[in-house]
Amino acid sequence: MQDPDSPRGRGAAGVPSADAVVAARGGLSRQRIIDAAVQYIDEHGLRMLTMQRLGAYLGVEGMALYRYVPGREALLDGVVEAVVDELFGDPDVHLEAHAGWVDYLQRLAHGLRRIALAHPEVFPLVATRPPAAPWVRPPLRSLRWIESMLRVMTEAGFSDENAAAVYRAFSSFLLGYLLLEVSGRGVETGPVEEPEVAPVEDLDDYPILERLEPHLSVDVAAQDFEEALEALLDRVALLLPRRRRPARLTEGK
Amino acid sequence: MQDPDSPRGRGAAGVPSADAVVAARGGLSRQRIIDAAVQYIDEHGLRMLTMQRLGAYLGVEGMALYRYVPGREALLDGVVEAVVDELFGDPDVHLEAHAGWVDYLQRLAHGLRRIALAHPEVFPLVATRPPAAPWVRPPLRSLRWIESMLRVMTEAGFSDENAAAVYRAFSSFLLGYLLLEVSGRGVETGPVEEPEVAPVEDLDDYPILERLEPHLSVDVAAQDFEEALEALLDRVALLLPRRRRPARLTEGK
DNA sequence: CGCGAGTTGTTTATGACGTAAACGGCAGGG
DNA sequence: CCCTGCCGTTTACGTCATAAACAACTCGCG
Repeated sequence: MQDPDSPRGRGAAGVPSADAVVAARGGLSRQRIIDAAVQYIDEHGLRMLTMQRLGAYLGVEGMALYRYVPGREALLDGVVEAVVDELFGDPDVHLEAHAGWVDYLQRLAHGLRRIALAHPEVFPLVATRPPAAPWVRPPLRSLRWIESMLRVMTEAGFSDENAAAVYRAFSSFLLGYLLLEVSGRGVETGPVEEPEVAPVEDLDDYPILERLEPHLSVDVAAQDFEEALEALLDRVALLLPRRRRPARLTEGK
Repeated sequence: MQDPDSPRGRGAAGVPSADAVVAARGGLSRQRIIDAAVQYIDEHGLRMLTMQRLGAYLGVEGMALYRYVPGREALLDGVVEAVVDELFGDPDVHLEAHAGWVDYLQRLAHGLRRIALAHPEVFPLVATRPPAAPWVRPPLRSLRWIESMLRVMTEAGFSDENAAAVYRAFSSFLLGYLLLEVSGRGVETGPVEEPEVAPVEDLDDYPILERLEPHLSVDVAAQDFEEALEALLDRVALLLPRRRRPARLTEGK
């Protein structure tokens, strides 16, 4: 409270506390704060992110963040946006140079899945947060995505109506599937690291579940994802005039 | 703080404050608290649920809840469980008396969708919360569901492996789709009722999006759901030995 | 060089929240 | 009638988001 040693003003904490993993080289900025938030959430989970902790993480007092970000909610919006926009920087995706709409959708799907798995703690925010354009259903966060995808589809010969239907089906599948896949991982674990190691609940009441356990606990998420994606693409292809349909889908990547 | 009028002990607040919508007839109980929580979330949204407010809602001080519920997290677990278990009380579902696995899955899907739409604010919890059996992927909350579904599928002639695959695909689709559909609705709105009425962001940068807006903003969720469900069921049917396959899927309900 | 304004981060303060612990009245068995 | 246990209330504490006041540094202008 009246600590005479406590230095004031910009120079701040002299030696940044050892907790400040991200040392405060240079000043703050909206982007630096958001990037740090993403990293912090990846490392410690969403529920551990508080303004003061994020401040400390940046070698700064929590209140300092408010000069660059209007509040916690806005910060989370920024986090979602940042993660979503990673897709466009991904060299493996490169949506612009695609070989047909099938290739495009596959790149999009795999790219987004990579992002979801890279930030499992952040991803639920993408679906939970109120969307930028609430009137678009389902509500993807990035208008750039939507625009890009609609353009590819219409240029590939889909009617406006069908392009929109494809958008709805594809984004539903993609977001829904990934959200669920990610939420199976260690999401939402409290401050303690898994206090319970799965006490193997009394499965005696669920014989079939017990019998099929090996088939269910195997991590076949990637496989399932591919199959569901293929099925969706097959179905989408039927919306196209017969002549322009790609012959076989199951090839690339 | 030291209000002399404030009565103490059991008899409690004398006249339950006008806010106590659910008058405190009879004592508390775990079930009564959880039911009230579901109702409160439905009415005011998840973020408005605090222990003290829920207490007031029940005509009681917030701390009283702790005698029946270990804490807020446990309360939310109870809420999820309660909502999920509604499915078994739904007379329209009646999963036990079904006409084949297609009928069963359709009832399950529609029943769950009805629940999701009835409790849009609660539903995100279902997918966000750590599951009862973390090793089952995807992590459905209710072991009863899983067991019931696996039994129907195996009895219908699916191999163990295929039954598990169907479970994964079906629950992925169902939870993912509904989660997304529900999150489009007024979920996560702050204390204020939609302060922004969609300022119609400058769509000038997104011409195709603008052109297709009518196709996207139409609320075709129900229609899309049916189509995606049909497609999934068609695909599932292919896993069955030819002879036992239902002839046509697209029929009743 | 010097000074006033803007910038940046710190302090302090407030009210809400989750929750531990202590409290007090009522009930029912001895 | 008193003791014991149940049940809801009070009090208390630590943490959170955030507003407001504050101090030190930077820089442009004379």
